[in-house]
Amino acid sequence: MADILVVEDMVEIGEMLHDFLAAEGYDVYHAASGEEALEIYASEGAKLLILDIMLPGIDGFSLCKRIRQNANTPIIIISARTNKDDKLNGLILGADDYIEKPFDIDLLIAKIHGIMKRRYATDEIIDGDIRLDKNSRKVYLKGEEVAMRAKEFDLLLYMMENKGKALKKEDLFNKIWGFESDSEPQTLNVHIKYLRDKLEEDSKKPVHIQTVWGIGYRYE
Amino acid sequence: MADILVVEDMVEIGEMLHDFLAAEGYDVYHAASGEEALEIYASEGAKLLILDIMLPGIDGFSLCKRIRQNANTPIIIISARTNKDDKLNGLILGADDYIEKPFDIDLLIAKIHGIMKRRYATDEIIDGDIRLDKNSRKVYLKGEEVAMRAKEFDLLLYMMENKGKALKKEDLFNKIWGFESDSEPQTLNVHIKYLRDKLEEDSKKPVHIQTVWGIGYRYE
DNA sequence: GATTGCGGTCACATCATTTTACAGTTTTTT
DNA sequence: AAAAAACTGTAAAATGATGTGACCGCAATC
Repeated sequence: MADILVVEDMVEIGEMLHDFLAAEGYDVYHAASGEEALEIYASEGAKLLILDIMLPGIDGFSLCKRIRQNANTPIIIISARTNKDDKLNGLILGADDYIEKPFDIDLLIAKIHGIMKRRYATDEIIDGDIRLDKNSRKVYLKGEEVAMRAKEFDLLLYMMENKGKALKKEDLFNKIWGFESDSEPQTLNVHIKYLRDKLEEDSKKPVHIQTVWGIGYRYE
Repeated sequence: MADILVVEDMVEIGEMLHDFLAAEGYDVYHAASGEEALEIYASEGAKLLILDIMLPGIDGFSLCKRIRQNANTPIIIISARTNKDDKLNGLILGADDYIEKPFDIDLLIAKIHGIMKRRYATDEIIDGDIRLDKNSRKVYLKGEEVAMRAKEFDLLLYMMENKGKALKKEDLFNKIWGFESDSEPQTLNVHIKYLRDKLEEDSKKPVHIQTVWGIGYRYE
């Protein structure tokens, strides 16, 4: 899922927004029309929409309404229009905020940070059955808490943060145990086993923590 | 008593406000008319009113007046009108703030936080059986006062303010004892034990102050 | 000047975690 | 198919963190 979907038909503005937001660390998609926006939203999803009201084809209001119909994705509306009706309309339709063109990029970024924090303030990583809470250092499997020891937690966290990547044993070891550690690399195996015992249905046929033969392990 | 009573005849705006404020952790009631507002206010009470001036039936001004007659409940007035009379009127009638439609939800939330903090600065943290009063530095367990020494109090306060988080021993120590302190980190253990002795039914099986092995402690 | 109590330290018991060693198993290579 | 390499399982040992009670010194209080 993308972080932010910018819907803006004026290419320069769209690109500028993209650059600024990407610089803030967000994963940004850019749609130049309502149709394209719906397409991207359907295929990629988005955590936040930045929406220009005046669009060719499907206009911003309709788009806002349609997206709000089946998801409560937060929306920030941008518009050059100045009459009050738009503002009201936008807010009533469920937009979380309204900003006028020409807009202050810092204000927009501040608003985005605010919304993202309010809505997605989660130090959680969720993946299927498994939920990991960085704050409390608790891990849940199908809603049930699974007690994790410090190293197990760190290892799982690192693997989930790098979901899908094949991680070299050496790298994993350095990440969790630190460079200076003079423990045997064998230790890693044992901890992988512990994790599998706790998280896999059948630890003989691991689904989440897979072995990449000759390399290391991969979480998926 | 409810935290906030929203008086707004436009259902969409009322609901939107409700959702946002509830997300901020407030207990929100919503009245769609002046009459309903008075009813809810009489039966439930409220710490803060958010009041749309333009209402069917009893209008906002009258409502404001009537509520201010026998209570100094803070009131934030919302209005689409822009002429100055309203603002003056509203403020004279005792409203604590005035905000124009279309309003910036972040601004409104900021104002609410401010008023709540100024007016109802409780200086209390309540969590289940345990109540902690920052002002008097007293702690109550099931209503009974439990004598706490300075360091114990500071430690408990910090842990309760970070409820649910796994707090590193090092961080805890720096917070309570300060960076320069050259006391032994072991001291922390001892104080944790003191707290458990005072607060836990069975200090062998702590419910509130949990050990996070290899990391530190967690209050929950 | 004696008393009291808090905050800190220490030593040791206890316990959870991590490591190790080694045997067993699977996979890959020859 | 046999050999080699890589991985897994297991239990015991080592390590290190935590819990606990006793004790000490200082400062406030009487």
